[in-house]
Amino acid sequence: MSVRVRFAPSPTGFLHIGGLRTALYNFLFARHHGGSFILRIEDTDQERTVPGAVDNIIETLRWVGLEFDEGPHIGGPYGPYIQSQRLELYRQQAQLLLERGAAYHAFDTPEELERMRERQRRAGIAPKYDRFSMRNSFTLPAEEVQRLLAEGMPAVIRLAVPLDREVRFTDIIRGEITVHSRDIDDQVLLKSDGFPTYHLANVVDDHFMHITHVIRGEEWIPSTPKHILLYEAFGWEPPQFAHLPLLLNPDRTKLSKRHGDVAVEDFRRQGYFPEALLNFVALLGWNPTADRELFTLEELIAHFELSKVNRAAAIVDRRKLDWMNAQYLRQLPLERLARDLEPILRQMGYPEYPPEYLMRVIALLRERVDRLPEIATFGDYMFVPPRQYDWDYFRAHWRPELPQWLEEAVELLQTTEPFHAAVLQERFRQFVAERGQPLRAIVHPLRLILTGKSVGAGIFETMEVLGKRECIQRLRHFLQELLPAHLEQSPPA
RNA sequence: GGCGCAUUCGUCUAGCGGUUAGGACACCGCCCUCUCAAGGCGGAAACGGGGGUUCGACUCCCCCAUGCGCUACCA
Repeated sequence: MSVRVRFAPSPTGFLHIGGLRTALYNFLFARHHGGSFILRIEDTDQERTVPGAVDNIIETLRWVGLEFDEGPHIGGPYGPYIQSQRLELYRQQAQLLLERGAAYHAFDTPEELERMRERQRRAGIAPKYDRFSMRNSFTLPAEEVQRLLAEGMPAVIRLAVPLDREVRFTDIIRGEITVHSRDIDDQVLLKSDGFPTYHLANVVDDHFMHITHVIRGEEWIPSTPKHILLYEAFGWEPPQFAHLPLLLNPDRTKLSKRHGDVAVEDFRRQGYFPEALLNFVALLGWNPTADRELFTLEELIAHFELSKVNRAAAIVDRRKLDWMNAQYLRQLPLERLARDLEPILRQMGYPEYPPEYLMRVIALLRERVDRLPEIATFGDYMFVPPRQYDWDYFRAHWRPELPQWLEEAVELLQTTEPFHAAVLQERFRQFVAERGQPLRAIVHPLRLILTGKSVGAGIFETMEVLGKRECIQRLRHFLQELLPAHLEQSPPA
């Protein structure tokens, strides 16, 4: 039987990094086994459903490159793939359970349930639906139940959990897990608004969609026994289960917005590469070889093994993501990077440049930043003349002869041909040698004048990319406007 | 409180009875060098505690501690 897995988010907000990893592991597993990767939307809670969340999740997954085989946006043989469109099916299945005595009606109001829990809290016992003291098919005469239902009294359908037995299942990642049925609540299956709860919808859909492996977060372990009981009641073969360890904040708490960015689109906005994000997230809880860190999606697919996924929760370390993204920045083809950089520059209001120029700038600066947008901030001077200058840097390398040298440097630049880094370096080396100075005597002032900053790529390489015309222009402007003004304001000591 | 899951450097991890406990990020030092990076070399840094099993435990079992999750007509 071919593998079929699903990613089943509830549309309550943005896809966060934990959800991304769950989706990725499902995807890797499916692709590794040549199976199907299915998207199913679990919108059975009317209250919490956020408009637009489905499109947002799909778009985000599309951005990272995880393609589904079936889903609400592409269809498939077992749709619809949105649970709110399958209500009749759940209702029928709940009815079936009722007929088999595996489920029952209950009429308790929220207030009555709250009072029950309060009593249990005071008595110091575990809060759990008390089948024998509440208003339901166990405590009410059959005619009464029929009458209430006929009258349209709000009712739910609950799972009749067996009283005394062990419920067990084998988790691919964790091994055998056993829970006693007395610790399992008589879970609501069908709510009074006619919607199913997660538990019912999940089991019914996984069955009818022929899901073979349920790969989901660790927070579902406690409810898996309920699901097992449901499969038994229906007489269905349960799928295999694999519960993934949680992703944590640096303070070991469950991943949350409070501790910084967790939404995938936050990372996207900050200019992280989808490849890097996927690579990073893949290694949180699993690793293919332990002797390297960088893997393509294809390699991840080839190596992926569910049983080798770690059991312990992992902390998301932004610094490693930054490092990894930087690795991609240095390896990705310049054509691609230039294409990605173009809209960023446009958004920042810089003039348009041909892709060839962008590629040269990226090649020049990519080793000095972690993310592509930083090329535009760190290297702003490659797109527009410096707007501010690090005068402390300038002063540190000041000497009285400097203005004269710079005047002569204009001439030197004009006569340099070809305008290449190596040629420039050689000519400036001679230039300073003739004056009995080290190269740095001219390098630092030039850097300040051309870039405004004290840090950056090799200055001769920078000059080459900037071009003769631009270099001379900046140098002249500096000599004629900036330097006199600066000297007047703060004369050198 | 009850139930469940987990526990190797600060972090991500390798290890699957016998290893100087390996790699990566971050950190520190040195080298390279026109600055900053990148890169190279080196360093510091871990098996939560206690019992067993065994000739021998990071590896297997039990207990404890700690952390986390669940405990809804939420998923």
